[in-house]
Amino acid sequence: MPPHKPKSKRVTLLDVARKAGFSPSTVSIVLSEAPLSRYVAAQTKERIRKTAAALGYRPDVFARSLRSRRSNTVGVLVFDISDPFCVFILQGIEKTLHGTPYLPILMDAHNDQKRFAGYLDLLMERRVEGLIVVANWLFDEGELLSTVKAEKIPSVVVGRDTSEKELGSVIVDNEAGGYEVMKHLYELGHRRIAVIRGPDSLRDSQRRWAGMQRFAQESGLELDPRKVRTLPEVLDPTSGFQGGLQATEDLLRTRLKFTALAAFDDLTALGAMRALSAAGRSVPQDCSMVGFDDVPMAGFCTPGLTTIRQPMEEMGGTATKRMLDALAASETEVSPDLQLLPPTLVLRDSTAPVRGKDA
Amino acid sequence: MPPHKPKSKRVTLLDVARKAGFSPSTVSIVLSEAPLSRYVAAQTKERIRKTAAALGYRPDVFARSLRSRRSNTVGVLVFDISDPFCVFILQGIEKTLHGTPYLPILMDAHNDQKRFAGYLDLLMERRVEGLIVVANWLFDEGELLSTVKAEKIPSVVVGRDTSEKELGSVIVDNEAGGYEVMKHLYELGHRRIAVIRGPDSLRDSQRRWAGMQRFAQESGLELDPRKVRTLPEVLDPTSGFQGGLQATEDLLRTRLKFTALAAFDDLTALGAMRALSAAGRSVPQDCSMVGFDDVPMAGFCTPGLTTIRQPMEEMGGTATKRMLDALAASETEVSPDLQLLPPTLVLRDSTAPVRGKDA
DNA sequence: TTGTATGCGTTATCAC
DNA sequence: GTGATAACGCATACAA
Repeated sequence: MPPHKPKSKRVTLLDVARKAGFSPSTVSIVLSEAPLSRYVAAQTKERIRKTAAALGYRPDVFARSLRSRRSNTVGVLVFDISDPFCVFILQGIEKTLHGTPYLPILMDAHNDQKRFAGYLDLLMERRVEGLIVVANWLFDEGELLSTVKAEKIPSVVVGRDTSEKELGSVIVDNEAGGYEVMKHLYELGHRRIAVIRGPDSLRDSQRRWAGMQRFAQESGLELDPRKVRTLPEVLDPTSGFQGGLQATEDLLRTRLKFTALAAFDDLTALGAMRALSAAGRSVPQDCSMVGFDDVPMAGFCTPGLTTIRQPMEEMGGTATKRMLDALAASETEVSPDLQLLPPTLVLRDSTAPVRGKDA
Repeated sequence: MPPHKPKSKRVTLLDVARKAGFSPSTVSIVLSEAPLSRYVAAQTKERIRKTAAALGYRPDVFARSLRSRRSNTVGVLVFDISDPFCVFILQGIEKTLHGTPYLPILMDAHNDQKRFAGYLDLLMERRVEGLIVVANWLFDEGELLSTVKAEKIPSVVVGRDTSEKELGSVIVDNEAGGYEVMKHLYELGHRRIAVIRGPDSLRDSQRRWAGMQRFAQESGLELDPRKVRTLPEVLDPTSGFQGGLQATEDLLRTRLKFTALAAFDDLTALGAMRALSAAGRSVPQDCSMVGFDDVPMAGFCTPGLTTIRQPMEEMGGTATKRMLDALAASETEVSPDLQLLPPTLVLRDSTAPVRGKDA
């Protein structure tokens, strides 16, 4: 009969030490693989590890954190987890963190400033060692990110250009994406192209538009200002769809001819497609459509939406790596650079060569 | 000039005690609102709270947890966060937990059993006091949920019927949903209805089908077995779409006539719509379509998808409440009942009355 | 290369 | 009503 195991009492370092016949410190050094463990005899290590395993020893994270002053956690603060855009970023973060000693603590601000501030506070209380903020375009961050900066831990923002706030950030190269949109439509023969821009205040929106204009200039394409619409400033998560729908209805009412439509993002494009459909215009036969983001929906609607893909998982991973690097170097912050990742054109069925009579 | 604040040193309970002129115990009792605080003079409380605030005291969660043996956290283990179905469940959980002393620790298993097991372990190591598992239909849980049960903490599963494993669970009433689907189509005049069932092994699939059959029996509707397809058993997250697409192509090849199609879920319906579109059949004019779940995509595709809504946020909230109740009662587990929440029919544009000649 | 002693900040058990 | 004191489990400086 095996030695009677004390009923449900936790196995501590001391138990292991006694059983293995070494002192608690040696056991601690070995099991936590501290630098000093380099000097411990291989036999000793072996023995300690064996008995620890045999006893089913599990270190107490709280005692460990209390003593070592390290939480082994990082905060992940997302503006709105229901934004499909965020999910892959989160996966990139998770995958990059997996295998490191850091556990992500994820909080969802639900597009609410107060909640964001509250959770940031909570994360600091939990002593996270680093912070990743996952932004989306609807969220009016106000001064919140300054608060983030004020906390003296390595922080990085993904999904929004925060270089002006002296915070490191990782985003897609919106300018290049805008350029690609126009290039693609141009190469399909489109010359009368309508555009639905994002809200004016949005950096992303400005950059994408800049890219479109750059291509237009380089190629001699003319973008008729009367065929350019701008989404209103809003905070409602589904506003992109509604905005795209209304902007397109508006465009249709002008009776100006356009054979293609470049939407601010995928949701806007889906709204636009709804409006076109209601007007009896089919995509891509009567009008080609290009989105931006490549959210899952883009692949599942019919016709499949041609779009500019943001490398979301990679963005999450890159941001995480930057934070981990800062952590490894014991720095107090991530370098406040803006990092641009290249977008990719994803071809689906919503774009087609312009038809003969319009060419 | 205010007293010099010791450079960046943490304010501890002791500091507050000294400053306020009371003992650490009293301060602790007051600030953590322990039962004993009932007996502390109101004045004393006031004074202690004031000085704590003035000093900017924040309790050390690790010391607190170490001593009190409580982590104030609950684990949330999700099979696959990229499943749009999960997100609202998570929001329900988050909202219900907000305001309680419990912090959710969210882990995403990425549809991977090993990762699930690893994260479960990790959560236990972090001493979560309760556990919420968010399941989805693709995940082959194997014996994992038995492992969950083995941990002696209140656990509840949302999104999968686990009553047979003696684990509490919360799901939608699939049978009622299936019934509603058929009822809706029947009331629109449809009599030739094709069905794409979910994978056979899936409980959800069986229940939805049972509901459909019940309505058929009650109403005298005949469901032609030749127009019933079953999705293959798969683990790929996008398989629903592909499955729906192929099943529909298959149905079309038979040349059997159907004026409506009931899909296993929304993604299946979207795949089916793609296939119908490719065959030149339009929805809902040539064929009505009903999905199941009401994921965001259902509202954004064109035509908008009529579907059965799972009250996902409520499911998450209900599961959380059950866990909190068990926690409050210091129970070691959630009652192993299956709880069914009612689905709702959401009318959009993918269903229409059957056309004259088919009526 | 290993052991000893101490304290991290808090709460619980008493005693007053 | 309030205070003294002893843990909680671990990691580290220092001694050996």
